[in-house]
Amino acid sequence: MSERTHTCGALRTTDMGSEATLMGWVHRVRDLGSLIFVDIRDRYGLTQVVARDDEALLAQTKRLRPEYVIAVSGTVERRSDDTLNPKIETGEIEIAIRELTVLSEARRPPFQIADENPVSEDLRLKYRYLDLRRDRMQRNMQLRHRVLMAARRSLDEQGFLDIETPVLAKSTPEGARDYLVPSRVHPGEFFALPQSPQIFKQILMIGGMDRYFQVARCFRDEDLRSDRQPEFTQIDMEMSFVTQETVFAAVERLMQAMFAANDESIVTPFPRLPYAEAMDKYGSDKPDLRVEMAIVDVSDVFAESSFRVFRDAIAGGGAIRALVVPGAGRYSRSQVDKLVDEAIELGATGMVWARRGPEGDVQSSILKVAGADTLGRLLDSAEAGADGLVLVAAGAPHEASALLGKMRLRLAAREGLIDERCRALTWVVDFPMFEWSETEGRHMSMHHPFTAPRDEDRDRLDTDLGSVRAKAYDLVLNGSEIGGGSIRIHEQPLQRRIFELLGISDEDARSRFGFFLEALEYGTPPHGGIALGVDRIIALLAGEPSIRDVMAFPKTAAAVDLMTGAPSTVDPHQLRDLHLEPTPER
RNA sequence: GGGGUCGUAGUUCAGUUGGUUAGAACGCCGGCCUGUCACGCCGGAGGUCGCGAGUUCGAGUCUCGUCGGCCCCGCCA
Repeated sequence: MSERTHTCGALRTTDMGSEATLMGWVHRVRDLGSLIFVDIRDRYGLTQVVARDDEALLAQTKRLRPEYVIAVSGTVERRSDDTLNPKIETGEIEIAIRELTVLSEARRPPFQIADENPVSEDLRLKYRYLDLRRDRMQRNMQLRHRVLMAARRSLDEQGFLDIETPVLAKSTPEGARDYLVPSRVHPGEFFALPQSPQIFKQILMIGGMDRYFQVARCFRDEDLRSDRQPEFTQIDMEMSFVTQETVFAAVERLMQAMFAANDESIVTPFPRLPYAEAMDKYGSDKPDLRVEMAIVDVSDVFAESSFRVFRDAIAGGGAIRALVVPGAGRYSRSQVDKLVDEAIELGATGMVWARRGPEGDVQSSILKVAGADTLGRLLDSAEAGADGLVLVAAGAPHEASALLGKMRLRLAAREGLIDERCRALTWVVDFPMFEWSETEGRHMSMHHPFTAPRDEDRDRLDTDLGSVRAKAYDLVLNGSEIGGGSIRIHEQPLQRRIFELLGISDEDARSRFGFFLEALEYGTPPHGGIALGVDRIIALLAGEPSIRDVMAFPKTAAAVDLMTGAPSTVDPHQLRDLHLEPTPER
């Protein structure tokens, strides 16, 4: 067998007259009797080859079926002007086959490769090797490669060292459920697959590596979503002797490089939005800022109003918040009522609306009880305009905003206010250090327990935990959290104090990460970093709704690999080696 | 753990108030065709209606259970 001379996307008119050998998959056969066209496909493209004039060759070509792997040799010919195909890169040439070899036959595929029609996802996953041949996955895998290579180049240029950390690791404190790996050598003991290389990267800073990155696989044994898989990839970074601003600058430069790999340019620096403001104005810590539609506080309007429900809510420490939906002022009464139903489905006890009618008159679900004056002031204060619908929610400030935040996302999409090409990148900063956990009955770290508090909030660690802000930040793209990080604690006493506040006992802390506390005592540089969700970023760049479509071998929502059948039962001998016993079937 | 939704030919789907032989398109197989490129034309094969019970004279259709895909809530520092 002769060597491949070109890929299926390579030949041009400049190759005219030369001999070429292509290898690839039979994409499509067009059999015209004594003239047969075959499209041969590989990762690089599609080339039309043609069999004619030779009875034996025609007979052989007739036997080709979709997805056979073939080698064809022949002369590159320029197509006549009336048979050019502008739809493919190689459309000005074709190969007149002299020799055809079937390298491998193929069973009839369970779905058509040469077809962009949708195929159910379970079939795609079971036959992933066939799905990967299709244009969509070819494009996505190539995009993923380009983006990751650009990221590695950018980080290398910025002085980061690519360092690998263990996959067989120690269970991290708090956080998600771990995937555990039993130790054969140490009966009853387990490794944990890392949820992130958090402690290792901080120890690399203590180890003087100054700037570290890793394209790291992370594992979390939690339920899946379209943007969550049990194993996923992060660009994990850590930097020494830096402030938050230095981390931001490095990440912004990195993000620019990654977007450039998809021929997109983005503006830096990214805007910064304090957490509290995000929660108030957008009802979310990951606001989609492709559309403004900010939620406003209108408590003032109702503080003295005749509408008791709102007056009481304010008196009880709550707030009245309003969202203007541009264009929704022309909704029919029943459409507006449906919005109220939607709000109730989202868990609201109710939702009030108001707008101006065609004559400038005030219309509202509470017109009679609140009065036209108050509602007129509401419409002015919220800047509803002529065709804006104002939705109003009452309750605890964050809850009122959270409800309107959900309505904001739905209605912005429904009203076509979101530009799909827009890339809204934002830093959300000043996260709270702690949040109260009802289930645990104690404060938990909002980010993780190694996060440093803001200097000016530090003295409130003793008095008012809930108000302490952290040097923690998230990176948000189009309403999706694509990264999160913080400046870490580099002083051992403070770290010890934080564990104490989190209700982690000295003994507990020592046994779980005493090694880390000890490391902090040997000269720790101030440091901080971030982890970026590679799968999510690439899915957004590719315009894919699920990260599964930018991963070669993802798992289903039930955390199963449909192709390999993992997870599966194992041989009893393996269990015995690992000192495990099967539990009785339930 | 909870909720929603889908499961019919190889694939994507349609299938009316429960009623005779379950359809379409694409694909597949065969035939014809020397300029196609989603080739065209003619013909053909192909179904455990996810699985199991139940209701009924009769179930793709209704009920219950179960399995699987997807989406969401909880969960995910």
